[in-house]
Amino acid sequence: VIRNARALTPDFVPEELWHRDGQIGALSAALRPLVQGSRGTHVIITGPSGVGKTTLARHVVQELERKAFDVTSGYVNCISDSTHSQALSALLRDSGRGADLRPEGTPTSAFIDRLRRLDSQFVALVDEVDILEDPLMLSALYDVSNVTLVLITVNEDDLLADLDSRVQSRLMSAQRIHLEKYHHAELCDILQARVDVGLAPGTVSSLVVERAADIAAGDARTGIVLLGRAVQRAQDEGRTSVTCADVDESRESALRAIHERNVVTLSTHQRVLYEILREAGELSAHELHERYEELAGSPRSQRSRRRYLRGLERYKMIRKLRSGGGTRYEFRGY
DNA sequence: GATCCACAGGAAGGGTTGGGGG
DNA sequence: CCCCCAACCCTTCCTGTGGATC
Repeated sequence: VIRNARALTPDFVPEELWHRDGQIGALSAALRPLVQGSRGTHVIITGPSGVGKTTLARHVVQELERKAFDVTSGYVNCISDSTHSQALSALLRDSGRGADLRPEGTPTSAFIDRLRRLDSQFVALVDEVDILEDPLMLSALYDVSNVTLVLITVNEDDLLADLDSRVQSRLMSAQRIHLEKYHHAELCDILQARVDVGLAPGTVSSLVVERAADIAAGDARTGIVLLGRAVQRAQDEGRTSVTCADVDESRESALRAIHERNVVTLSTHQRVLYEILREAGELSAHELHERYEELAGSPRSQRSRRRYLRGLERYKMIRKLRSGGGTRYEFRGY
């Protein structure tokens, strides 16, 4: 039944991107100078989740590396590598140029030096860039003359908010590429393409694809995960074709998996706070702290908890409400 | 309006970790 | 082998804010 399981995962970068011709063109144009060995135009890619921001960036950069000799690229997702040095280290590691530098303890200047000494142009793909704890990293990368930045974020305002004014003003000249949610028919094309690559013919009918697209509502990641789960379900029950019921039944677990895909990166205490809020939905700061103290073995100080909560907020897992009547924390549902 | 309270978040400092140099 | 360094984590201390109360 399954020919290429990767095709039904959100990380898969397909050979061909559907319905993003304009954006592919815009990004390619911004990076075109790299072919001639000069720096490209910095780019900020925005759009809601599941519209293919990361896939677009990786796809275009892969094509570019195929065409040009002296282009290296690195990818980092700031959700898993959110500090200055973690992110730089991850970028270099991904590009294959930094395996010998460990992420902790190495001065950030060493990573930057390494980039500066590259004898090629470097494309830095920085995903979920608004999560970055220290926007100094962007300043540092800016100052390296052979680095072209491709920043990916849901909302440009979140990104610009806590950047220092110098970087902010430089980002003003960056090229903006915005991706909208897919229309139903577009999403069907995308899901169908994944199915064609990933599964044996006849496993998934077009009706099933449409059902998944319906539920996903313009979000390709949801659609892909949903189909993946539905296939799994059918397979577990010994069937070789997937039904609409499989899709419907997989809905909850798929949505939850997507919402919680970042939970593994949480520290123990952060997870305690996260779980408390997931159970309760919404709590006042006082109640939250009280429950935390009951539940946590060797509870951390209030100051540390606030830091954890700030992290959860950045991950968009919770929301903090400060309108009158004290602070309340709210779980961001799915 | 003064004061109190709860809470946010910045700054400073100590402890830990792990590689590199003397 | 020991010490230093850099990042990181946690704590303490502190200032600021906004609502509640007198």
